[in-house]
Amino acid sequence: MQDRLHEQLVGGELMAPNWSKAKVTAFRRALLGWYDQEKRDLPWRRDHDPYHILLSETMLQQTQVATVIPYYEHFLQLFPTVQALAQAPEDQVMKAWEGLGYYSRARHLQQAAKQVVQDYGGQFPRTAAELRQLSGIGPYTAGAIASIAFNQPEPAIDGNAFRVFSRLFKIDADIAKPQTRQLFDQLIRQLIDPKRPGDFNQAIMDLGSSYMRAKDPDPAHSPLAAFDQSYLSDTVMDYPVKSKKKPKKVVPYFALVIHSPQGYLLVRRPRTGMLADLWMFPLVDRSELDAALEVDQLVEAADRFEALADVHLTFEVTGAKLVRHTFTHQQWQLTLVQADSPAFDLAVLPAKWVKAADFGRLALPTVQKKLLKALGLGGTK
DNA sequence: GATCCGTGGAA
DNA sequence: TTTCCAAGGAT
Repeated sequence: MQDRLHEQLVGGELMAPNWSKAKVTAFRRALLGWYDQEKRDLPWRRDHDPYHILLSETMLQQTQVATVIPYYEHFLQLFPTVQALAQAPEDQVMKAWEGLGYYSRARHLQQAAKQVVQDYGGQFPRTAAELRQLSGIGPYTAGAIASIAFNQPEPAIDGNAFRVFSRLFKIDADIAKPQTRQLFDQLIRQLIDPKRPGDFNQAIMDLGSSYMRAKDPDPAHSPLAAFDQSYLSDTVMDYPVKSKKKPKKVVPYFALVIHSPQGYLLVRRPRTGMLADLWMFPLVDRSELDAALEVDQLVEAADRFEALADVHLTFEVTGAKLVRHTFTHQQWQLTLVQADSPAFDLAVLPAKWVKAADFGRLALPTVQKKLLKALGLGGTK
């Protein structure tokens, strides 16, 4: 069955998966009937405002619902409209995103708001193709906004949709491969309810987070149990098929804690890459340093700061504290080294002296909060 | 197409 | 402790 389905879909034929029109109708009725009774009451389901949908979908990328809810409410308090977001200071937007992770989402979101205001007069475009052109909006988010806000029959293929449909049809294609998306896209287009595409997509998400969740699913009580080929063949946990990721790399750093009468030296991270735009202690990558010489090389690394003023910094290395922080694809091992310094001019650097009491004003990544805690400088993480 | 980009919860 | 993962997108 799945082989033929795969051949049909990959071959570009748009034949329904062996289902009669009556069965497709029954499928939609079972799904939407359940959704009407059991759908989750979520803040972004109070209306169909495309700005609200964009904000929620962006925050929900790779992030759990329970984590997003308070961020969503707070963000809308600060930036109630797409115009307000477009005009907001970027630092304020980053601060509102602090702790959510994947910080480029925040920058792209504000860029999208500016595009809507400048290119579309503040009115969101209504088609998935146009939405797809906005910054930070990919195929999933475009489909979600088009279907939920504008009632367009577009699939919204997220991890839930991959999991639900791979189980329903026992699809063996590897969902980790980008190419697999088109297979699901063509399948879902045949099943999506043209009268209620937004509800259809959201119903799949609710199902994927309940009866058809990744861990400890309960397919026997799913409203789609009768349509679930993996359940009917007792192979639920074989799906979805997903290849493994490579192991994460360990990266050692020195974290330079430079204290002057004006406070601690924090630098703004580069606009791209890890923890973009956020504020941290300066880091020195020691992965390429010669272990026997690295303390001397640390001093050399500090020269970029010393060159700005007539100062010499002596770092305290013995008894240094080690802080570990794990990201999706790498682990940092941060050795805290401290130095006292006279205050010197930082105007030419994306850096500033910050007193401990003012750390809360800046957008800091979680790893920086860990460092502060290790130093006894507040923070709860 | 492969890799990069955060965080917190759960087993 | 380790691993997986949760409403992806950019490069």
